[in-house]
Amino acid sequence: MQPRAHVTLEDVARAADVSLATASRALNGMRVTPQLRDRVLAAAEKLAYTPNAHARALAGASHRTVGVICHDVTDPYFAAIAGGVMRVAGDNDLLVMLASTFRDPEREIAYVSMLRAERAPAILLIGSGFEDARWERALEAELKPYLDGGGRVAVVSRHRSLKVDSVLPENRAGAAAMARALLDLGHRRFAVLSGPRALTTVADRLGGFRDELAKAGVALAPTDIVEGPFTRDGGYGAMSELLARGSTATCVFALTDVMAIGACAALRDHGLSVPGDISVSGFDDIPIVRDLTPALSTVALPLQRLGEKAMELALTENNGRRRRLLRMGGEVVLRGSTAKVGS
Amino acid sequence: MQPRAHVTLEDVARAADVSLATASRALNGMRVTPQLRDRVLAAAEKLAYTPNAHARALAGASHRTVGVICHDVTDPYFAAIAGGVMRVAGDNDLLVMLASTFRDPEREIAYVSMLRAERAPAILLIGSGFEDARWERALEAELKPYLDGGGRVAVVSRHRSLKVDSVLPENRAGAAAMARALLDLGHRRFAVLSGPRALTTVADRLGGFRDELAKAGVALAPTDIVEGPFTRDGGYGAMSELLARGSTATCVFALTDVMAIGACAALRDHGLSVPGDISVSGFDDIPIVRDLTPALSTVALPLQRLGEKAMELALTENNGRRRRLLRMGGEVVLRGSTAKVGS
DNA sequence: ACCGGCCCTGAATGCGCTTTCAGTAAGCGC
DNA sequence: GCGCTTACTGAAAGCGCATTCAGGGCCGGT
Repeated sequence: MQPRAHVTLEDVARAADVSLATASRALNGMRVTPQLRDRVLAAAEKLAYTPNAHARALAGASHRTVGVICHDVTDPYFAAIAGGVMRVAGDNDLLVMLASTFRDPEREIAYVSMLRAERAPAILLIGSGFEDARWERALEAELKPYLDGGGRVAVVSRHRSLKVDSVLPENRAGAAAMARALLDLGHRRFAVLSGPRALTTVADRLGGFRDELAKAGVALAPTDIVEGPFTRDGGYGAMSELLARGSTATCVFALTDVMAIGACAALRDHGLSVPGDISVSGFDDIPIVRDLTPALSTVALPLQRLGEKAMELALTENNGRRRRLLRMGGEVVLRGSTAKVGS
Repeated sequence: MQPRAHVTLEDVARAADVSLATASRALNGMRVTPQLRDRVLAAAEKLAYTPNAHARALAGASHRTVGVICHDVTDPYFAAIAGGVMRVAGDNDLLVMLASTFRDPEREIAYVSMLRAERAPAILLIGSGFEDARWERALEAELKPYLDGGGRVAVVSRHRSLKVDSVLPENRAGAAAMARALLDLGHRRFAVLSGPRALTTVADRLGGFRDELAKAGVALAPTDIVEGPFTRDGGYGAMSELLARGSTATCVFALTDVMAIGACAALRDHGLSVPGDISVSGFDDIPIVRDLTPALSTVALPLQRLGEKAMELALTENNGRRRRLLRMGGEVVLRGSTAKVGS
């Protein structure tokens, strides 16, 4: 038998010798005489029928695929959060569409637009916003009509002007706590490995760290801050740059664990020991840092739970009022990569 | 102005005072008088119009979202491959839908089914198949009609009976090469940390390793093989089990780097040093293993390229003939986690 | 000035499905 | 046995868009 390009409901109905309407009802579990239902189901089975999701969505049936947009799926930070999202989605019998923007704002807008077009019931934005008015307006222009059309949106991390449900990691206070912990270890000369300034996460973490240092009378000079991409290689490069500048810091704070990992590699390659010659700490507590040698000191975020909460927010009604889940995580975890100064 | 739930093309056409057809053509860049086009574009902009992807797909326009199904996005192995897929997809102006089955065969089928329903132009299966006849039949039953309907499918890793384009990592020969390398280091007593037997990848890697050992007259007893999940904790558990059994192996081969990482952690927790007390090697060469201490010896796979190739296969015509990209990677990379025996 | 031909526009059709609406047969009370 | 309710089934409308088919300007050619 030459297979047809697409088996349609009409084919099934014809094979079962019933009407389109009956076939549809039988397949969707509505009230139909058992005998007819069996005929329809058998026909569908035999023809390997798969309903056309587009036609179905167009005809009004809501569909069950939510969209998740993150910056980079290869980054363990996002992977862990996405894992949490998927767990909850799975429990709710939802399919998850994971998109990766690779930190290209344009692409982020494009993905939102396409998810809108797909009429996804919910869109999750994982990862901080950009502090860029033009981008914010564009994103808002996409999201507004989506929300008005009944779409649900939730974000993890701070987006300045988005009036949507948010899960907010304790970036500022966490960084401040880390500053205190590091000060307590006796450090007075610090350096920071930063990510792109335009990210709200960078602003929050850097601000929290610097302000806390300032409270203790320790200044952070502009030259003590090196900016690089939020990647392992970005951390490696930033650390190398710092070394090249002849930094005298006894402790380096990387704004993410991934950067910290790169920094440790750079230090190792330069023959410096961690924490013997220099202490290193990160932020996020991605799973792998426990298995490094030395294990990385960091500010812990409950990554999986961040994702779970975001999905839950998107799944429950908010009555048009923005909800915020604050103070998620932010505990300092001191491991082997930081030591008392001079010890 | 009270926003409508959905702005449709008809709204735009009305606002621009043109026909539906003209509005459609203007939006899709077909020949339309500049003046009319501008009117349409302006109206669309003002109304924040987004075409309904379902209606568009239904009306025949092919859409540009390919599906990628992997076992676990939080696993760096899959993340790296997915990264490659996305790179090529991005170059071709395609959107990528990443799904994670969490190694649930049922869910894998469900995702394929839903991608079929979405009429995705291509489906990529990343991750080895299960050696389970029932599952294979079910998957084939989903894929066959999809392929007949013009869908494109490509897989990374071996699927016993799937007649689709494949990218095949050099699992068997790679494992054999690792066996030789380890033998060359003087090891004679081995243990293997294995994953679920039902995975073809496990069969290939385990088989390649064991056979090569056998060639050298070294036997691998059933008790030298411990099975666990393909996760960090799975590796930790398997290694602990091995230790509890009082293994005398001088070298442990984990079937994946992720398991090897867990194994190293277990060893560390038991006060054993790597490679001093015992050598450890993995498989995959995921990016992080370079940054471990000691760096992990492993069999390198060009993960990103695996993904790129799979996407390329799915994007190019195969004239109905199955193509296979063989011998991808498989180079042994000896780093610090393996040492000469007795040294 | 007239006609053929070209290009652009608009009306209409259909993609595959869900759902309303009307219709028919069966079941019940009287 | 007749009329009415109940329970399914089938015909048909329409979801939003791309596209075909005709029709109507406008051009150049003669």
